[in-house]
Amino acid sequence: MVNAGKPGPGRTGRPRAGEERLSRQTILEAALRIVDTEGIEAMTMRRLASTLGVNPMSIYHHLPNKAAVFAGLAELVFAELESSPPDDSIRWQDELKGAAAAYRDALRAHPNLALQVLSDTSAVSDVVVVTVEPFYRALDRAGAKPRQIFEAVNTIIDFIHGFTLGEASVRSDTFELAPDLLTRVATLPPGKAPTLVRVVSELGTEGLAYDFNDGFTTGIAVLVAGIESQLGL
Amino acid sequence: MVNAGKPGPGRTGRPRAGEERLSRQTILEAALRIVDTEGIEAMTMRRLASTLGVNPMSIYHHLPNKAAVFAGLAELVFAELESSPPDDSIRWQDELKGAAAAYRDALRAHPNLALQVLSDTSAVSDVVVVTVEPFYRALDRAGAKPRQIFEAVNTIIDFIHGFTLGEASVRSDTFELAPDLLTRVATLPPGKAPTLVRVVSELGTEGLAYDFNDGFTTGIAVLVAGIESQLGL
DNA sequence: ACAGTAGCCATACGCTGTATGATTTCTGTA
DNA sequence: TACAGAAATCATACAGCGTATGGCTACTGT
Repeated sequence: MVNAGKPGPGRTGRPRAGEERLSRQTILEAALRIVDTEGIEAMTMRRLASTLGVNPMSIYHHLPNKAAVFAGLAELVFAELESSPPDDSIRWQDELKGAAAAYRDALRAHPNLALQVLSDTSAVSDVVVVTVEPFYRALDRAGAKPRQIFEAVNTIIDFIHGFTLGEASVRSDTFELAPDLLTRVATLPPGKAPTLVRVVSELGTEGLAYDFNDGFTTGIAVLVAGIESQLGL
Repeated sequence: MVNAGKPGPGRTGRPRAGEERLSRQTILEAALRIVDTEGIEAMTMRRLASTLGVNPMSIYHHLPNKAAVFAGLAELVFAELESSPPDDSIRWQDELKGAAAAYRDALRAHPNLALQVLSDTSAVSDVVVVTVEPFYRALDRAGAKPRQIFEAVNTIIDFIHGFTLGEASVRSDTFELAPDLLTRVATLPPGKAPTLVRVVSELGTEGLAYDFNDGFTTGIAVLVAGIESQLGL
């Protein structure tokens, strides 16, 4: 933060040698903080400049436009993904599950940014490539053929993206689906969705809270089981 | 379209009895056409009003704000989803695959809207509930328990959402991943992702184009196989 | 007949991203 | 050491955005 929150006019011209200067890095860090604490719609160029204590137009010397700022943030998110080192002592199934959990955690660390990250392919493409290595490693170890690996990884990644999307648009880790889902299902046009109505009502008699962590684990387990079965193991 | 494209000032006051009037429906239809043909960022309130030949503020008499317009569009998308009637003569696995294909098709029909639909939970929640009935029916027929059905459907839906997200941010049905992916993988920091590099290079020697339809079918097949295996069938 | 309201339009406000250009200082070459 | 050019900042300005406010007219119910 160079001169944060300052309202008055600043000196014009290039800053002197020793003086603190703007940089792509500090800009992106400030932007990430805004997104994390105030939400994505609060991240305007003027707001960003103001927290940096800088004129809005100064940012454009380091990043070409607002889209580039978000693209940079998407990079940051994936750069934070810590891939565990190869470990042949565990089952490939568990290596796969671990990679999935790590990938999800990276996306989940900045929920306000999730939607932006998931939809900005231009930014993701360059960095995301490396992040799939653990998935490839595990499936290669499982003896899958290149095409099988490719398709399986795509499927897992797509599931994680969809799951994260749902998770990011709610709030907490667990939320009560009982009143919400039950009443909504109850007020459905009578004959519209009989199976749904019956199954949900039976669900209501047992546990009723939905836990995202459980949901994720279960989903990945289904995928791994499916891959296993298709590999004929 | 009441008075499309008209630039000059319009008569003030309430329209006479027989006269064509604005309605929520016609507004949403016009909005959908704009989104489909010019992209989501072209859908501004002023642009929408202009194609309706109407003052921007007139729209607010039928919809409270722009978010409500998009929510209405999300509704439209799901309303177009045509669920096939119950058919016990086919395997439940195939019923599941058919439901997945139909759900995907509904999202895919308006690619420019996909991201909006997927992220707008407030709009989706009411209408999406009914759309999962076919999934519930198939899994119920398979003999799954309520909790299993619930989790399995969530997993499938999440996959479809993630897949659609990826599909919507590209363009055509198939795109050449060969030059793109290969060169990007080739220019990776040497030791960074050895498995990925090797597997992709082996992939390059056989087929190189990625087909979204194949990718979807494969992904759903993996999921169904996983569900099957977890049900112990 | 008349009150109330539904449905339209005009104007205006504060906000956005960013194009243009001035100003100052650093950097590389002579 | 002198100086040209580039680098990094700021000031101003513009077109476009969503929408709050309020005025006008014609319908509707009593």
